[in-house]
Amino acid sequence: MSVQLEGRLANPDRMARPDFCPIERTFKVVGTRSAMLLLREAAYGTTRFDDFVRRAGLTETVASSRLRELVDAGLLTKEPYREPGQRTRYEYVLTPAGADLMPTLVALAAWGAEHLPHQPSPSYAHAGCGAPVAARIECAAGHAVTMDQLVASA
Amino acid sequence: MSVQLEGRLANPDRMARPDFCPIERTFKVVGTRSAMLLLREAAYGTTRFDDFVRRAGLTETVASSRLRELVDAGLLTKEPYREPGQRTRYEYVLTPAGADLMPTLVALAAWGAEHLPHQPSPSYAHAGCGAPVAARIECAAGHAVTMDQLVASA
DNA sequence: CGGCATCCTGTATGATACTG
DNA sequence: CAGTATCATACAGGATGCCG
Repeated sequence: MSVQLEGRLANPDRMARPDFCPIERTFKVVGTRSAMLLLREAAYGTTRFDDFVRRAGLTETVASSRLRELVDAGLLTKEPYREPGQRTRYEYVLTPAGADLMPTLVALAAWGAEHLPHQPSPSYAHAGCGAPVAARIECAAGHAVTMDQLVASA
Repeated sequence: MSVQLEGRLANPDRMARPDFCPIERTFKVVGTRSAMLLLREAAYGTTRFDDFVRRAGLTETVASSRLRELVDAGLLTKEPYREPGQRTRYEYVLTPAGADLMPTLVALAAWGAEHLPHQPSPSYAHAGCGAPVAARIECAAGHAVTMDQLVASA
């Protein structure tokens, strides 16, 4: 059984155009290991530079430039805040656009958990029922979509 | 409204360990632009080397080494086939493991289509009803899972 | 057609040291 | 704490040419 979309594209070759494919455009913004790890940390609630560096296991240099890029791209905001009696600090917080990337992160995590088993490994579950989660393709009408039901159009 | 998992992790710092995070492990395998583009083409039904090169817009060198890596990682198979009277050729076909990565590709594509608009851009829809598709997080019990219902455990 | 060999550039990342 | 500056390494990717 091969999983294909053969014949469903009017002109597959047009997909080759560099900035035409949304996958490629997305990869331009978050296609680095460091960006993904920083977004993972932001989703976990990390907001401070030092915590990003330590928890994502990045150097300050990498974390600094990548965080700036993510802020510029609108995935994170850098906001000043001041607790009473403390100096001003900055916190990095996910924007709605950044939060929209979470299905992607979950999809990556679910694939790795299933196909690249490793001990120990964190797993992700539904708080309501405890069942493990995965990403699925669904249409706006709520139907589950399998690969052979997926069509692309320009 | 911030989308966070704050406090849901027993020890966020443990996530920093290099090969502990499934996102990072997955990225080791498919964390390059070329790998994603080749998998996209495989999903579109591309099977021959030359078509991969042209449609993904890669050089032969890159396509060659990346295809080999994807075969070694079990995402593609390289199989000989021979049409009557023709010489033996090879075709690259998605394995079930490779097909399992499709939700990830759709998630990346959906994010780019929404947040990095570009004309023209292909869109993806459900063949059955024509509605656009997106990746959704779902638990094994079939419940839709929102970010704040997502828990991680080691 | 389906590659491999070679050379080259850009960038992602790391290591270390320093600053306000 | 939150970075910047500098140096060094590894790898992705492009360009060109050759081969069975």
